[in-house]
Parts: sequence; C-alpha cells; structure tokens
Amino acid sequence: MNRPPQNPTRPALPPDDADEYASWFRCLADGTRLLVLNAVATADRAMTVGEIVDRVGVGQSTVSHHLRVLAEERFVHTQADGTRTLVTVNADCLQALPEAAARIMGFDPP
Amino acid sequence: MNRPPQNPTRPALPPDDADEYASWFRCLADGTRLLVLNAVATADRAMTVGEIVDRVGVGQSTVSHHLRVLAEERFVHTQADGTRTLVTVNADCLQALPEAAARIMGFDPP
DNA sequence: GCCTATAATCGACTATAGTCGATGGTCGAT
DNA sequence: ATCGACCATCGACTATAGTCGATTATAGGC
Repeated sequence: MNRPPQNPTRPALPPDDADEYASWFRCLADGTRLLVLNAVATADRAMTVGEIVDRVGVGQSTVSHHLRVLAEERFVHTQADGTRTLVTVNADCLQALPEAAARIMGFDPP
Repeated sequence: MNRPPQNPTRPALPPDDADEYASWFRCLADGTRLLVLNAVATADRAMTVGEIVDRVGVGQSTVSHHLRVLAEERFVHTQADGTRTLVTVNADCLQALPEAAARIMGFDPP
C-alpha cells in the first residue's frame, strides 16, 4: 500500500469542517457582496438598506439578498427600526478568518 | 442629499479590489477543494495527483480540476516529474488572507 | 383610513461551477 | 515499438447563485 504522507503536527481536516469553512468563504466569494460588507464595515454608524443601495450601486433586491447571506453567516447584524432596517458589522468575523486558514494549513487551533 | 457615512481611517474598497479578493475567496469556497489543499498542506513532501485522489476520495478528473483552480490563484505549485505531477503548497497564501480581510473591514494595509 | 417610504419576497433568467466518465497524450519501462 | 501508468482535457449534466423587475408587506405620517 502506498500510504499517503502524514505529519502528526499537521492534522488532516475533517470533511465536515471543510464544508463549514467552505460555506464561510463562499460568503466572501462575490465582489458585490464584499462591497456591501465593506460599506457596512467602513461606516461610522449603522446603515440602512437604502444607503447601501446608493453606495454600492446595484438593485435594492440584490442588496437585500446579499445582506441575508451575510447575516446567515454572522458577518453582519440586522435590526428592524420602524420601516427601515439597520445593518451593523460583526467585528468578530475578522479574527475567525485567519484561524480557519490556519486549520486548513494543518495547524492545530491554539 | 443623504450622503453615506464615511470614516477617513476606514477607506472604502475599490470595486476592482473587491473582485480580486472575491476570486481569491472563491478558490476556498468549496469543501472538496479545501480537502485537496489540506492534503497538500499537511503532507511532509510533495504529493502526486494519484495520492491526492486516494486521500480525498473523489474522481481523478475532479482532483485535476481543483488543482488547476488552486494553482491559478497560487495556492499550490505544480511541477511535472516524468509522468507524474508533484504538488506543493504555497505557504505565503496563509498570510495574505488576513490582510485581505483587514482591507475589507476598512483598515489600511500596513 | 389612506398614502408614502422602506425593505423583503417572488419569479424568471442567466452564468458559473462541481462532478463524473471517456478520451487523449506523454513519459518510462520492457 | 509496445505497453502500462499517470494525468490533463473534453463533453455533458446538474446544481447553485447572482441579478433584475414586479409584487407584497409593514410601519409612519397626513
């Protein structure tokens, strides 16, 4: 048998974790969605959907769709405020990303 | 005019950069591809395509496809060796990822 | 109660991407 | 020269996802 090489200090990634990280990265795998996230992240206060539409320059339904995707993966937080929806960024997602990269590369989480 | 909020310490991301980062993340947005990358990254030596096929458990053409995608974005490096193809990981991609995340969040690169 | 503003949802279209089986091409050994 | 191992490419299918316009729902103001 030709056993594949293995290094105990660099453990293999379980397939379930791979799918989880993949859906994580898939959330960032669209240019428009990155612009939406960036608009929210660079704002000094909560943004409404309409403001994001003006800023990014795509249709309102498109922004609404991207916000739903971003919210599902906890990149942003949405809060109803009357007839508007206030969107804020979740700063924790910044630090989770390098951690995922490290695990893919085979380093144990600290 | 309802001008969008702007913070000079958190510059907006140019659309071209957004697309560039998006294609970067898109490369990591598939579970099988992450397993391929992880297999190469955790190996203590260069791996052949056949070894990756045995390790990940998908078709040979599928692995070949994913390796091409990974190589195009410089995640891995491929080198012909007779009838085999030796695949090694590009360790630099690990550090570029947090940098991209920081720019999306509006922090200037240091 | 009616009207407007705001945003979510729906329906449809299109493009992209993952997977596989089959084929073809190249290298090395016999 | 032939054969076998190894891998890239092709063709086809399917699933997913991004975009838009239209519609619907809800909340606030008149």
